[in-house]
Formats: sequence, structure tokens, C-alpha cells
Amino acid sequence: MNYEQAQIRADIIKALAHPVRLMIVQELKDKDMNFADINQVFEYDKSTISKHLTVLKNAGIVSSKKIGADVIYHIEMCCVNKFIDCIDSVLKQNIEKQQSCLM
Amino acid sequence: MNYEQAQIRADIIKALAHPVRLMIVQELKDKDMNFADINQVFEYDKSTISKHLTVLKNAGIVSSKKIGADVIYHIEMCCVNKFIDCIDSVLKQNIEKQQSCLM
DNA sequence: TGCAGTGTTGGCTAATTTGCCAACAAACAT
DNA sequence: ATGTTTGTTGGCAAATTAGCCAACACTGCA
Repeated sequence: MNYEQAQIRADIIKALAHPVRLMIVQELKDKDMNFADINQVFEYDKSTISKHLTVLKNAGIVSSKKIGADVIYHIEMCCVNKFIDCIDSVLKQNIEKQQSCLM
Repeated sequence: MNYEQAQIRADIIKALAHPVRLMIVQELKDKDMNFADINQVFEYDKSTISKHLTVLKNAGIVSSKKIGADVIYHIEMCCVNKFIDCIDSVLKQNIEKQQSCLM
């Protein structure tokens, strides 16, 4: 993997490296949602949520479709579950290491 | 997943969301390496590489062990391969989508 | 038509990140 | 002891990111 290839991959990872965007992905994992429903999960300004969704869309992690007045968001990243599981395994390992240091 | 949990996971993801750090992880995937060898892969100042390694260490993705004069780095994230494969699948899908739009 | 509701965009500030240089600490060699 | 090599830390400037507000475009309804 050269730098340019790493750069492209890093951009996709970066899109997931934010708590709000990670939660959005988690919400979309099992079902499509419209903007209003996603926005309602958070207490941020709707423009903030809209921009986070744009980041996810630009990375190819979600897609959007305008239907009448509202916009439906759909997950495109089929390996979300594996991705989250992988991160959780690192997290679990970190916690275990912390525990063992206390003894 | 609440915000706090997402924050913790996002911090781990963020550690991987940089081309240099992604390349380091790729290098360490199959073998331990000392600092000098890792540093040699890049054209950055050694302090820059050292700081990237610190970020990976703080996230629990790699560990380090001082042996005599030099420092050995070791990967702790056992799911690196799956992680990279997952990102690659998103990348591949993006490229396919671009292709189809050209026609 | 005009008005209310829905989501995006522009612009701004504050906070974070990145990379370099210089200085430092630790191990080793002379 | 002195100097050299190896890696980390502090501090700085430039670049990027996050969030808010205001303004806008688009749809649907009266």
C-alpha cells in the first residue's frame, strides 16, 4: 500500500471517525431513515447533521434519495457490522489491559 | 450506542484515519518492527513518525517494548485484515459506481 | 399565488490536527 | 567522562474540522 492508496482509504475511515457519524451509521444499519428521523436522534442544529450526512455520502458509506419533500438515507457499506465488531474487539482488549494493570 | 460509547469507538477509528498511520499498521501486520525500520519507510521527520506511533499506541492498536537502544513496535489489533478488507469493499463499490456513471 | 415545512449551503469562529525544528533523555561506544 | 546514536517531548505555524446562524431552494398545502 503506497501513500496515495493509503490516503484514499484514510478518507473513508475518517468519515467514520466521528461519534455523530458513527451513531448515524449505527441507526441506518438495519433500516433506511429520512432526514427528520436521523436529525431527531441528536440535539445539534439540523445543518450540522446535514453536513455529517454529506461527509458519509461523499465517502460512499451512505446514499440518499429525495422522495417528495423529504430525503431518505440508506447505508451502502455492507460490512458495517464487521467494522463495528472489529473496533469493539480493540476496545474490549484495551479495557482488559486496564483491568489487569490495576491488580 | 449512546454518544459516549460512540466517542470512545470514534477515537479508535480516528487513530486509523491517517495515511501514515494506516501504512504503519499495514507494515506491522505481519511482523514486529523497530522504530528505525518504520521511520525508514517514510520521508517525514522522525518526530512526526514517533507522534503517529504514539497515537496508535494510545488507541491500543499497537504496543511498544524498549529493547536496549531501540524500540520494537507490535500490532495489537488482531482484526486489521478484516478492517482493511472492509474499507476496500467500500472503495471498490465507489469505483464501480463511478464507472457506471460514465456510461 | 403565497405560506409553511424540509433540508442544503455559505460564512464565521473555535478547536483540533499535522508536521517541522530544537531540545532533551537514555543507551551505547570510545 | 565524553561523544554518538536512538527515540521522545515541547512548542510553534499552517491546515483542517466542527458547530452555529442565517439565507436559500424546493415541495406541498391553503
